[in-house]
Amino acid sequence: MGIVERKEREREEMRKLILGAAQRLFIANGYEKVSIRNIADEIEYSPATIYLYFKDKNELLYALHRLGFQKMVDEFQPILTLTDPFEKLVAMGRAYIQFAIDNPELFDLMFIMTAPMETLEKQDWEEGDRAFNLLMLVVQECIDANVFRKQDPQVAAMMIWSSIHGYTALFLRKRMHMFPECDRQQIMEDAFQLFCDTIRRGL
Amino acid sequence: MGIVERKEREREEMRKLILGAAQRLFIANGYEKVSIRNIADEIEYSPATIYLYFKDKNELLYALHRLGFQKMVDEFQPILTLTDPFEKLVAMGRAYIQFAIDNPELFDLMFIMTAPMETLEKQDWEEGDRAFNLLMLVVQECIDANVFRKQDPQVAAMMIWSSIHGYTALFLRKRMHMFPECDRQQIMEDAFQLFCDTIRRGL
DNA sequence: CTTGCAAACTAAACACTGTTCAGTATATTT
DNA sequence: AAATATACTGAACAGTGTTTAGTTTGCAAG
Repeated sequence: MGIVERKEREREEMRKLILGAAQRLFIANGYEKVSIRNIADEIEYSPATIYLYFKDKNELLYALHRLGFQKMVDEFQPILTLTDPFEKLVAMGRAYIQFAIDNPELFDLMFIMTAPMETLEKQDWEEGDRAFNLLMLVVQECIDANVFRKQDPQVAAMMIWSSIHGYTALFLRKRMHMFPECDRQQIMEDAFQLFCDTIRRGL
Repeated sequence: MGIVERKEREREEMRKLILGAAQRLFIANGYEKVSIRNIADEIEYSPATIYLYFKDKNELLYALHRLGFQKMVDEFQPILTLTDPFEKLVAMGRAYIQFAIDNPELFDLMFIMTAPMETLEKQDWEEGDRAFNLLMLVVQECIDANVFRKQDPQVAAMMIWSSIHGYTALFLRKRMHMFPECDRQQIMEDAFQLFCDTIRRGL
């Protein structure tokens, strides 16, 4: 009776094979230049096969976006051991920006592209919810430690996330092209540092 | 000798005809669902004709993106008459967010999509540069009025722009879908208000 | 061991996309 | 009136996501 379980295992492995190939191509060439046919070629199957494992391209991108969150969570793990809540918050912000720079395509998929979001029903972006709750927790710690004023941690977390996200979004989508290339990253770092100082004083 | 001038005028009119049709379709259906063929159909010309007036689709999108900036500048005009520099800054931030909500497709083109940026050479995003300089000016006014500390206005402006931009980027690209739809705009407004209060105190 | 069935897979097609190019029609100049 | 330049287009190319009909393969029951 282990046959049905083996089949399920094989099905899961096939999904992973597809996702692995997709991720490789995606990271190497960027979203716009990776087609279902490319992925099919890479794993030496017909394009139609992919549709036996994923409803459509958006669902595949959503699965890939989940892998991105796994990777991000892994990288954030060491930060969570920091004891000082404000230091922790700053380190998280820095890591978020660094993740975007190091994994531009993956980050795009996770936080900028609309395609992967098209698959989910209204109001259930699990990955985003978990990540945001984590941020809210750290903000609450900062409030408890009297680093920040007493306030709604949800609103404060949203404010912080947006601010940090802004750098990455502008940078990745080439909206810092009024600055010479060599300066861009420095301006970003300086602005991030300024943001940290500002909320330290004013939030 | 007026013929060459008439020709030039006709050429300019044709460009406007194309851009007008493109803008209409674009705003109505969103970028992803507007093709060169759609635009050609709309103005009752062949698709190939469009390529006599625009190098490629990206150049057309770039032209459209410029129109967006014109519209935004127009809407910002009344704000620039405000005398209190901090009030001016807050009003600009609010207007930026409102513009994004009211013109999601246009805003996307101006600040999120990569396609229109693909046309320009490195380091010459004129529209962005002008807009950023305007922001820097107001930040400098805030510094001069002792609302903000003495500091590099470029870095401060970058920090503010990123923070404001963050809301719009997350909102438009459906990254607030962990919140119920009815709450999203409120959270955004609260977070924006919190940001204003925070920089008022801490920047 | 063979038959029957279900699951896995694919070739080919459909309806699109951006873009190019040879060829035609129109307008201007000689 | 002939030659030339300009404006425009039909048709094609090479690609896209996706669907469907049909084939191959692996397993189960008779």
